[in-house]
Amino acid sequence: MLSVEMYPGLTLGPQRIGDCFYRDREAPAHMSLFPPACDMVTKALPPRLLAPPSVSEPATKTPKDDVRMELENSSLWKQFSSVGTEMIITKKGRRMFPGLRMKLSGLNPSLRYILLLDIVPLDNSRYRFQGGGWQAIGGAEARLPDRVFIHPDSPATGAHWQGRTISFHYCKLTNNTLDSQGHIILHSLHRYQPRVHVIEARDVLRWGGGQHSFVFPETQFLTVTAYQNNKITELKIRANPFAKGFREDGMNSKRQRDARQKRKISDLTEPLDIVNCDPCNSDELLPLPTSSTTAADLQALALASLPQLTDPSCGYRPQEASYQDTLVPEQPLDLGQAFMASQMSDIGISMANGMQDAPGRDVTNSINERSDTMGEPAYTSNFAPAQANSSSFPSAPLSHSSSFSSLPIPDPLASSAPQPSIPPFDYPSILSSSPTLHSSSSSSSPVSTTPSLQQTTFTFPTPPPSNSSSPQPLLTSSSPSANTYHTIPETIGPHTPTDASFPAPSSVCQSGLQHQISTHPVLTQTSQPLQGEGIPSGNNSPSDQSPAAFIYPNILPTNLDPVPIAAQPLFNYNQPPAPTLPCPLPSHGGATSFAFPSVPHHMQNLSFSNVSPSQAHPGLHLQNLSYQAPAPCLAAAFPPSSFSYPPSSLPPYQPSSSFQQSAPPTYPQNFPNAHASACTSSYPSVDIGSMAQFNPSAQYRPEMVLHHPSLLPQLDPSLPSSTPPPALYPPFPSYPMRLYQDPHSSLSIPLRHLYRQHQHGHAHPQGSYLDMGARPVF
DNA sequence: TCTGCTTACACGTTTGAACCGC
DNA sequence: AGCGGTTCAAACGTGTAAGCAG
Repeated sequence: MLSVEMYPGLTLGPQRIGDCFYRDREAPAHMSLFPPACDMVTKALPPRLLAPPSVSEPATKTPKDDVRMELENSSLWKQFSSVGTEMIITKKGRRMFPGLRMKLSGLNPSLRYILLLDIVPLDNSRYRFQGGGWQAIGGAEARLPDRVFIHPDSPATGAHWQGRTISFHYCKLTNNTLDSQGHIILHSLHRYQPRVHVIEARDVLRWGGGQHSFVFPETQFLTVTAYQNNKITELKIRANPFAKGFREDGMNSKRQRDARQKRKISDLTEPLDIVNCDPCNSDELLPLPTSSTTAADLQALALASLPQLTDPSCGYRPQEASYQDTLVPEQPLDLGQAFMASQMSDIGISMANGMQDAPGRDVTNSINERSDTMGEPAYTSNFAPAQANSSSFPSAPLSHSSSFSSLPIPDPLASSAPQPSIPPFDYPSILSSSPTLHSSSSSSSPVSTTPSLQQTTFTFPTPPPSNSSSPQPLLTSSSPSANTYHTIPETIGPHTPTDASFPAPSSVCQSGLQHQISTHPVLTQTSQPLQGEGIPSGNNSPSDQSPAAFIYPNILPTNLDPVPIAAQPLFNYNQPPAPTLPCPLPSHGGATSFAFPSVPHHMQNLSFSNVSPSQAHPGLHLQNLSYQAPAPCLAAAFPPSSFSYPPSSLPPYQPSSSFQQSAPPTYPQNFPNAHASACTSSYPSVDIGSMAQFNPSAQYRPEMVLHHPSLLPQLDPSLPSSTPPPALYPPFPSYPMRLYQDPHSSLSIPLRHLYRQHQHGHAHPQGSYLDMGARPVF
């Protein structure tokens, strides 16, 4: 899994205490996750690894508290998700469609940020399209090296990100496990969830600071090598400009293809008969909704007018709650208008961007936008109604008023409660509606609580909080803004059990955590469940959610592991780092790769073997300090299945939904491990050179790295663990990363000293990848 | 035989170099 | 020589279908 813990490896000097470690597959996860001596270690840690913010800093401080991200083409995504989004993956790499287009707000215009995209599995199941729906047919394949796509514009100022639509259209997906192009490697017939991470780059030389992760449940998709659901095919052809040729009026439409086929046969049988070849005379060019037309043709023709997508071929079952149902109130007309409005909005944005975007990369945004928007209008008429029953996503009632307390929070402590075989997906009200959420990450600004948001967050390895005892207020208000998604900012505990049944951390750790939580204004609510209090029977109660369990298309995954999610308060420059909460971790570990746009070839495919055993949660290995950095694991933050539908009523559908960083509300599943940040873990350091994946001569094999506790060697082992590195920069939760300015690249990362790309890296004008799974050479 | 993957194919879109005129 | 607009072809993106492998 992608874990930002990898970043520590990029840092220089002793600061990189968070060396990645791979937990032994066989080793009990709880052992490493909840070291008994966490408190002692924490105390032993230097107050802060980084210097406090300089006086001049204030002007540039980032309002982390209000970082928001909106999925611009949410409507389109929802269209697809209502049927069961499928993404083609090919050996050479295939772009995603719909593309991820979002708008960011709440960033400090003067600060630089890096945007990352990664895609993590939603569960441990493999799927098959049967009977018009997707069904889990077995366990997922071994996790592949995680790769991250870094937006080509990174790093860019907050003003840059906020001034345009951000698109990850150039990100490609592949099923080639040996891919050397840096594409994101995925398994076919598996379910995935894209995540977008906003990382503050304090300056050109530093990569660190606040991190915000955003997850849009509607962007979940199933990977396929060939489309299984005709509905998806139709939608893609309708909406993707590159597939115009397959539209009814295109030369590559089914009708035309059939005609060509017919001609082909005719030519063979009657070589001299050219009459049929004349398009002008051919009936082929005319719409023939006759009996001769195939069902697909009819379907395509009717798409625009179809009230809904419900069809036996759809991956969802009518009787089951549909995702759309919850999202879209039954207001057919209104919805249609809303959808249209959203499309218009998209178009407007595209136009605006086109006008203001400079040629080059910016153009891509416009292109993407255009691509995404094109065709969308065609669904306007049918979108609204369709949602009602045809959504492939299980509908989960979303509660408008859901608050932290209402969030589904598995009570780890009260494990006595039977865990549903299938972890409920939290489909926060987010889905439902609202586009914008206020980030709760801010300690200062109260955030309206949004109903549960998926707690997916990832965190860079963070230096141990110095004095932190003061957790920052994560959420100020419990007022639910049904329309906004909050993501938990930088909070992921490296050690989060993948299973809800996972043993709770040591009492010491818990107490510490609880204390922190209790002290936290916002956390107080959520902490209750953790303390053994049953989750409010409201909408969020597990039992309530179970019925709404998300079944991709219509199937309940049999082997979904509930993943705890840890939330961590955002780092406040003025305050000590907030305590780290445990984060949910995918059961399967994986190497992580980052794509760096514009990074020199030799640097583009950097790999950090970040693979961890099935249960291993990526974490930081503090060799010298024996300290587990808080929230280091990016990967851990996103549990395989973390969506749950709040049972309550759905908020009105909004074309664009946005997740907002939220903090605390999402602890739920991870609470038990929340203190992980403070826990000590002593994993033996591993010689990278001895690791297969880092051996240039050895071919990467995921299994080869699974048993290595640490992938990154200490840069300066000689330094006393107890000695904090000189504070050169203001403190922030992430490990600093030195970036070299590359005249040719907007994002230059001096990884040469750490890794040398042995692969035949290729420049990716649209973005580059840092392959965490590749084998670095020193 | 079935399922899933790879590949070639045709079509449309995008992009940038070449060309032209001012 | 420089600039701006247009043209054109290669590269790329897309879904389909045939063929292949397990």
